[in-house]
Amino acid sequence: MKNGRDPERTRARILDAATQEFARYGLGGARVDRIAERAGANKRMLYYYFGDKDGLFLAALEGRYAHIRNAERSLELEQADPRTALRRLVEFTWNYYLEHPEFLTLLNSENLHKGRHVRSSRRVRDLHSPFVETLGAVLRRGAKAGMFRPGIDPVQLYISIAGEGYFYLSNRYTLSRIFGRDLMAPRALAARARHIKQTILNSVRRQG
Amino acid sequence: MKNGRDPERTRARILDAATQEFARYGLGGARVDRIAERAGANKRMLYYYFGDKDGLFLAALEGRYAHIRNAERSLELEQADPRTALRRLVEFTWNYYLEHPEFLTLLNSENLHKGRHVRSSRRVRDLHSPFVETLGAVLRRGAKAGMFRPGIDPVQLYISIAGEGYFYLSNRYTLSRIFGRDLMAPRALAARARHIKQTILNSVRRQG
Amino acid sequence: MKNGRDPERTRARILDAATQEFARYGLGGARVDRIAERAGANKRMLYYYFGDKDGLFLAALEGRYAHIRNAERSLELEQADPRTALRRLVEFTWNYYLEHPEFLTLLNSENLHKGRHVRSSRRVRDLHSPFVETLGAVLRRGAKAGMFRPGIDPVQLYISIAGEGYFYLSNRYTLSRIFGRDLMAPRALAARARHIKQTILNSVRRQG
Amino acid sequence: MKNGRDPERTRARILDAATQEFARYGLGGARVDRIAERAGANKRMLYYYFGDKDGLFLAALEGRYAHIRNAERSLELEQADPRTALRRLVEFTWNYYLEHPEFLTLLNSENLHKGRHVRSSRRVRDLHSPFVETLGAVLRRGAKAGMFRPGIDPVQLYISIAGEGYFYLSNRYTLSRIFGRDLMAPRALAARARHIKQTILNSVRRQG
DNA sequence: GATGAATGAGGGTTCATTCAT
DNA sequence: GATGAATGAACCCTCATTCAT
Repeated sequence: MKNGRDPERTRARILDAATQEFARYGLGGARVDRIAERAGANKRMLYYYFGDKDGLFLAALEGRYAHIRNAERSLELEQADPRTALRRLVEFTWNYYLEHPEFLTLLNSENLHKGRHVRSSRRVRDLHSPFVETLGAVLRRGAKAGMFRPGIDPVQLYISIAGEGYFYLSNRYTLSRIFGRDLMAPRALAARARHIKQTILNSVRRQG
Repeated sequence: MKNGRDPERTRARILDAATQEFARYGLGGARVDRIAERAGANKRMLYYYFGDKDGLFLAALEGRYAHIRNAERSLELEQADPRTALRRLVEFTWNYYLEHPEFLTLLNSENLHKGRHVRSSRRVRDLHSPFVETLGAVLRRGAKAGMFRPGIDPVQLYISIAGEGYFYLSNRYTLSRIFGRDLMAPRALAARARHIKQTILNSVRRQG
Repeated sequence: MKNGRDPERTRARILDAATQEFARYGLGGARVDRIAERAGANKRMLYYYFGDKDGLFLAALEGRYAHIRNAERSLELEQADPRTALRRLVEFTWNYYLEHPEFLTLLNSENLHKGRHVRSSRRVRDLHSPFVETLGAVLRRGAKAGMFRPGIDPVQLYISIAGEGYFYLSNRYTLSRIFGRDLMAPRALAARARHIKQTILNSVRRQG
Repeated sequence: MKNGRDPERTRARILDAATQEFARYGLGGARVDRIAERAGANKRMLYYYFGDKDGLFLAALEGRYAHIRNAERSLELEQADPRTALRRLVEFTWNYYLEHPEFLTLLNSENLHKGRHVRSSRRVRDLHSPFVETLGAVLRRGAKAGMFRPGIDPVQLYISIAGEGYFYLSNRYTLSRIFGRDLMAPRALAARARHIKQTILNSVRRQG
């Protein structure tokens, strides 16, 4: 009994293989043949399930978005003390990027293509509004408690939290080269984590 | 008399066209034919001057690195008051990324390819050591004057300065979509500039 | 219904076309487009079945080796009287080269490339050991019967049998020119056949 | 003072480089750029002196023909005892091919192209008629002296002398592979030389 | 006699996709 | 649901040759 005859799993295997391939080579550099081979599926099946290469890319992207947002939900930021909640989010974001580098390259690819896949995806948009809500609530609670400056825009803050880690990790090859350091050495990674936490927490603090 | 017989300009036209093409489509998506056409040169000339597509890509990358580092030098950070110097660098970096989006996509491409072009380029490395030196000197002066925390790593700080703008601009398509805002609206851009300046200057301040 | 849907025949048509093309123009001069066209196949199919141009060349070469060795087997040298067996082999070899000039140019090409395709082909090697065995047995039988000199090396002898015809036919254009004779005229061919037979049979004879 | 300004030497360097290149890669595989580079000459000069690639190939071929025929003349076959003369020619031919493998590949290339360069070369033809004359005279003297069979065709004999060595050396790569022996080992070469001498001398002997 | 720059046609190969079964 | 065979456009690159100086 070969691979066939379990549609759900076939679809999943294809999607996994595609995610890896797109992450590694980008949308343009990804090869449909390699995806099919890695998935142990017939090439025709990619088209059967996902329409075409772009459809497959969008599915991979949606999958990864869903995954990170889902993981974020389990942080339970709503219940925690605002400062703790924020620190937890910062740590989570850094660790997630570190452990899921494929997410970064997927996003880079999508932006190289001016977001043309994500543009028409309702699923992607729907995934995010609750998240902004949650972070906004944390900031309001913190402000009310006198810990945080009032009026902080959750979107600006989130882009900082993400950007501080994203740029470091996504551009690690060029940065390691131009600064003559191995940015992926364990010690360097720990230093970056500390630096980010400090920077972010400092930035929301009430001014002295 | 067609285009020919001015090697310097032919080379430059090709390099310009290549930079645009690589910036727009990435290394894999760039088309050698399009570059030649846009440069008004014979396709063969690309190979004559740059060896192959990768050689051309590296040349484009080196060109853009040289350009930004050169512009940075004209900031004359050495002379200025530390706080002013830092603010100037933050503003410059943001504005440079904003006005030269091709630099961002070029770097993304290079990192997608694990930095394999930059790795063997002495030119790229040599361009950067003086810059780190300069920023380090600013930080030391600021610390001595009691304005900045002592012991700040110039590399960590620079990655933050860059990352805060880079991520916002490089990922503007996906971020605009997931947050349901046009991140490129003038007002949004101005807000981001303010946010970055505040975050960075806050992060170096002596603790109150 | 076009050509498709008979993989065996498609493959065979490509191999035939390739053999002709390689024979006529050599490995370097052969054109993949022409092969595809002559085979009535899509160019992509050459790569589907044979990997690349070199793979196709090796397949053509192996095919021709198999063909001649196969034809040789039907001479049934084992049963015949040694002198008859040898004469039969000499005649066969000459006639085969005459009727299959593509075999000669194929071999020349392979040797121009220092045997790099054949080197890694088990199939080619396996085809030949039985043949040397057979010829060796004929020589031993002839020696025992007092017809042939003892101790003749079958490899040396075979290279002579082949070389006497090969050089004449393979170099017929230059030889015709420098000797001012049409070496392919029927009378000339017959004379060469006689000459070779005499030379070879003489060379194995017991010394008087 | 670069290479220039000595037309004779420039021409000679180009011709040498071309001979090596054609010998190594064949006519089709030879690269005009490589020839120019190896000759330390500007590419344009090849065209200035030899017209085009084919003209250069013909010049190389003529050069090698002149070389071997010239060397042959120094054997002074006319004066020697017929048997000695023949043995000397056989040895010379084998050694020449062994020491000048480029001659073999040049001839193979020309024959792959159906002798189209040599066809229109008077020089090539003129070089050879004296040689056939000389060999014919040796055979007549030998026949008159009762050593050789009468009526031997000098062209047939010469093709045998050449072919016995040519095939062995020109096809050494394929033959080594199919017979599982290194045909270029010193011992193997010596054995072949003996075998050829014996075969040829036997073939002209008066029948016992 | 000599040079570096330029040309256009075509080289082998690979691509995403679809057909027939 | 699944398969191997087939397609045509286009990919990067290289060729022998010629132009302007």
